[in-house]
Amino acid sequence: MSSEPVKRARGRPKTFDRDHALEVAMDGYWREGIEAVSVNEICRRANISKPGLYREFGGEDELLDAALTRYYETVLAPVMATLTEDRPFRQTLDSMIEYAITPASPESPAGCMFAKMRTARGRLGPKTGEHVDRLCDQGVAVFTTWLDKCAQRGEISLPDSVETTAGYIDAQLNLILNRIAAGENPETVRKHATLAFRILTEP
Amino acid sequence: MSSEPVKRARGRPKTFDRDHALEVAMDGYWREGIEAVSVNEICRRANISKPGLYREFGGEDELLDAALTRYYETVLAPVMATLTEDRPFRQTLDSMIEYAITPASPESPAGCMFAKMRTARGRLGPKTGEHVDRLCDQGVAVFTTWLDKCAQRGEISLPDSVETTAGYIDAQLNLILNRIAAGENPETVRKHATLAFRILTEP
DNA sequence: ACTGTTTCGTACCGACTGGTATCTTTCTCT
DNA sequence: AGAGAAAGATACCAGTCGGTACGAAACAGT
Repeated sequence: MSSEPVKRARGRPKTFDRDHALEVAMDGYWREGIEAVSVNEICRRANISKPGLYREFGGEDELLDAALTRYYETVLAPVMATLTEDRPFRQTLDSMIEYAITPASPESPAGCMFAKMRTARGRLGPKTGEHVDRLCDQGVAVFTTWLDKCAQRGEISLPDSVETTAGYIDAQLNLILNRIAAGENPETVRKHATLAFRILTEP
Repeated sequence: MSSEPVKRARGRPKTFDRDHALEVAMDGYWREGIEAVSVNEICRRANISKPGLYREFGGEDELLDAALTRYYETVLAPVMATLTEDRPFRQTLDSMIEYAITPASPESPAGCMFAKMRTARGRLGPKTGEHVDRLCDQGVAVFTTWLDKCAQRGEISLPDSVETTAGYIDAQLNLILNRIAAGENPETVRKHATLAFRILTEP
């Protein structure tokens, strides 16, 4: 498709590593929480000048927005995709709980950056805030179709309307993620999760 | 007991209204969240000089601690006391949910200041932090004896150990309070609460 | 070599934070 | 009246925040 336009741009070549900056920002927000990491701190950690970061992203709101986009692509989307794989309900649910409680890899932060953004919703900028809202709606929608399918296959008997049940699952998963992020005992959280989801697996 | 020692203190008479300051602080923390209200802002709202506040409380940590003490005495303790009244389980549970979802009075803030302190636990000072921990333990203990009694009367069949179930109730109530504080639809939250507590009321 | 273009980063901005030094005011006791 | 004690509040501290003005630097085209 492209004729390899190696033609360099006009001015001084860009050295700003957008991906690295985003990586550092996402890691900070994820690990320590949105409000606990400042723009200054991200610049320090990424060894980046502040005007450089502002030139690239525009402001804190846009940086958060970009970090959320990245988080969605690398973490959220793959997990949500497992809900469309038509595996048995229990199996899917159990693996979701397992995934929420156990960090994907030892060095990856506990909890979920998106969940932290939801709890900090009120203090986010307009762009990030609306982005979070959209992802929330999307999440519930995915849960809804998942439940619908499982109910049609007779694997579960919904304790309430599909929408309400989907919202319930969403809220409970969020709770789990935030408790894990807060450093609570994973086994305790798992027990409570089992109790919360029992209404789905026992008629 | 006292011989009415009207004897005034040595220096300039104190005009600092501790109760008013605490009232303003508690209202701010409750309504807007702990991290969203600064010491400066409290001084502004209460029409108080900053050194005055620092002379009275010592620092932000101690102010939060005092606000929590006040919140416990005026809000938390009365609610917890209803758990020792030996009313039917369902009745007690329903009134707790109702109380969590509906503000006590129209002008009182939504949600629960204590719940907000729990979610902000990591960013609290040492005194307030440990105070929160103590109240958490105490809360679970109260839930435990409450469940024990109800189980002995045969009103409920515990879905797990008393401790786990008490912890579960604690976590779910906290979730409800934080969702209400976040401005979520009360009816949605109520439906989800009903689902979460169904395992307690249906065998 | 020069011009125009783009990115670079230092060094700053005003606002705010939690906290205090300091001087004044108002009292009691001698 | 004077001394000592306690509380009053202004005006400040260093540090951080999100954000930017601006000159130096590094390139392409001429």
